[in-house]
Amino acid sequence: MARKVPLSDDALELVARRFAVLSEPMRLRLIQALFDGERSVGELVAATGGTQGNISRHLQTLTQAHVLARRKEGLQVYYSIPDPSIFRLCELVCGSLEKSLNRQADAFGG
Amino acid sequence: MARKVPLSDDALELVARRFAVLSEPMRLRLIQALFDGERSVGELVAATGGTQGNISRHLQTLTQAHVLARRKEGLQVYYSIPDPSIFRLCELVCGSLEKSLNRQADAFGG
DNA sequence: CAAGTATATGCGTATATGCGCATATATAGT
DNA sequence: ACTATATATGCGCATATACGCATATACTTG
Repeated sequence: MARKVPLSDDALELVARRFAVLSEPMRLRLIQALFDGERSVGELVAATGGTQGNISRHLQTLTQAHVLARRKEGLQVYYSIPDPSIFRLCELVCGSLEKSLNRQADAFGG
Repeated sequence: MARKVPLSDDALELVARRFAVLSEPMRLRLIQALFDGERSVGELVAATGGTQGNISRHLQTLTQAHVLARRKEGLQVYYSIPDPSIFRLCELVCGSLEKSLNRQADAFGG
């Protein structure tokens, strides 16, 4: 199942777009705020400290990319993480970054 | 080891930047071309079909982000993938995308 | 030192996108 | 129907960045 064949141009664009969706700090903060379960827009606004309009847009971006799921209930809209593979993604990147940072720390500290 | 504490703003910026580096199709193509081992800039230009200047810039971006390693030998410069976690990253995203695409295909095909 | 080859970089342009602000839409309560 | 609340969206601005083009730099060879 190892991917030996190069991905097509279309596939590469999709993968790139997926990464692009995750390349904004505010969106990562939203994802982080949803780690424990679904939250309403208002709760996410409060949790992230962003403006309501901006948060709503980011949530739209994440939902269109199928990174988040949307559920409407009365006045509120609840967002959640439907695909747990996001967790592994973040773990991988964080782990890789820790290595880099430790290397940099070594360069400074000894 | 599960990450329960929210990442700091600085950490989020770093993670976001990491994803941003991977959010360009041409850079993904370069990474893909390096799956089998190190290549010179000229080989990568030929493999990807990009212009020399553009490829050189992307390689610089990837190297500064520690996604690629750089080794100079005479006139040529050889690039390679030092951290195999990139492979897992790509596998994760590809797998997640396949699910999405299959779901879309189901919606059309039956 | 001159010419050739491989790679890097300065510059201008076109495009994408994050943000703030105001406003529109949807639903609930009176 | 009117008001209030929660969420979404149109618009403009500022910024980032990918690309092409030309040129600079680094190294090799004669």
